[in-house]
Amino acid sequence: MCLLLSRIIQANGGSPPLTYKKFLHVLSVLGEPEKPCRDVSAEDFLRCPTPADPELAYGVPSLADLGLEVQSETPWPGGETHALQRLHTHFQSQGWVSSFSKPRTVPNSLLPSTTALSPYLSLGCLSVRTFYHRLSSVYAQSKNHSLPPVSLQGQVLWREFFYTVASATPNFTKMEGNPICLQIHWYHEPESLEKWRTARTGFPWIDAIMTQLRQEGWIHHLARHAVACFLTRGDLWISWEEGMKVFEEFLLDADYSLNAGNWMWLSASAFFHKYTRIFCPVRFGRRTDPQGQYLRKYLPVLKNFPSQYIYEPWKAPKDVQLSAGCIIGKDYPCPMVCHTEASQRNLGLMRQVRTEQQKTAELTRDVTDDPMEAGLKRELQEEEELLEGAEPRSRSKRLSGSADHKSRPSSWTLETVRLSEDVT
DNA sequence: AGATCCGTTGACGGA
DNA sequence: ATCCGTCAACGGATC
Repeated sequence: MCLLLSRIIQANGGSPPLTYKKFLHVLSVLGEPEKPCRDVSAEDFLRCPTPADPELAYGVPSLADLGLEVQSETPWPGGETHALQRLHTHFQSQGWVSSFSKPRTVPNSLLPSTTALSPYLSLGCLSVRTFYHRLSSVYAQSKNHSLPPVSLQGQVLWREFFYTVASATPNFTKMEGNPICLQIHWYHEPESLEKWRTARTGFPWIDAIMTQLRQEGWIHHLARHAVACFLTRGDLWISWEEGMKVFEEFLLDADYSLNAGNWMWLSASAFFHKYTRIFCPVRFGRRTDPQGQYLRKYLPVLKNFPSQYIYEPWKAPKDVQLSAGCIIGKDYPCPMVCHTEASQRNLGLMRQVRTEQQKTAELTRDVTDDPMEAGLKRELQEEEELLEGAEPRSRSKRLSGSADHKSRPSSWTLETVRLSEDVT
């Protein structure tokens, strides 16, 4: 794997490809990944049953020993046997595998609408090569199949994409000192962060997702989008690093590279730039689950609300709240922000950050031409900003001399890395 | 250099 | 239900 990442980077001219398309191009030059040394079948694993008492057999401490609450049921029983069974179940439906298109899967179905193999991949229960080559054999039998980025194969290539970039980017899980990350002066608001973290934002769609995350350790990718956008550029304007840490804590599939990469993506800090596309915490979930079954499952306090109000229960008249047995502001929190106002304000902040970044980039370019003149320009610009009286909190931090992403700092090195060992 | 292309998954309204 | 065009508030990569 390490070898592969460095080969990709080498084939791309010494730096990691920063777009998925470019990444795919490099892969097409390098050819297919190796097969696993032996293709293990589900039957093989049926011959290797788990001992009746694993604790006794392996001396593994129980959850209770570790002081953790024992949950009677988990949707994610561990081990390769379960992983291969899950793989097998999904791959039985050739049509589903071949026509898979990620954006069309549903974030709030009661059972995962995707393979949900990520915990098994990230914990090493399932070999990604096994997955890849099983998939190839299904593709080989079908007349036509979907393609990256939306296809099932595309999903696992996203994983490799983020591994590649992460392996060659300093400070990949941080904003500061991260040359591909937009530098933003996020708000420091621990109380707001805590409301988001503990599913008390007052937006049922957001709180249900955060509840599923905390209870079960897995949420659909689009659900991750919803809560990530809400925390960062959409509503709360809190750093993606904070969200990343919470995901790291609760996600069974938490992965160094993918977690950071996707948080940068969603916060429009890197990879993704159409920051005007903001998820609405009311409408986004309602689109695919108008009855709010998902909300009723994870937020039982709201389960008796009529569908009309369940995504925005604060709009329900008092008598509706009474008969639903849930008073907003008492039994369930009021929305912590006005989404329309917050998202508009944040849109403005984001535009400001990018305008400033451009200015800084121009100045940096000037420095190479004529340092004296550029210095003067910089002074003038700073004066101008002072006169404008920009609100300090909303001003982006200056990139310390490396605003132009093309001119990377000299400390930029290709660490070819033990990362992939950490995460697979 | 400047135009052009295009990107995994928005929201909305209409067919 | 699902598909599609529009909106227009984008930026980077590419030629």
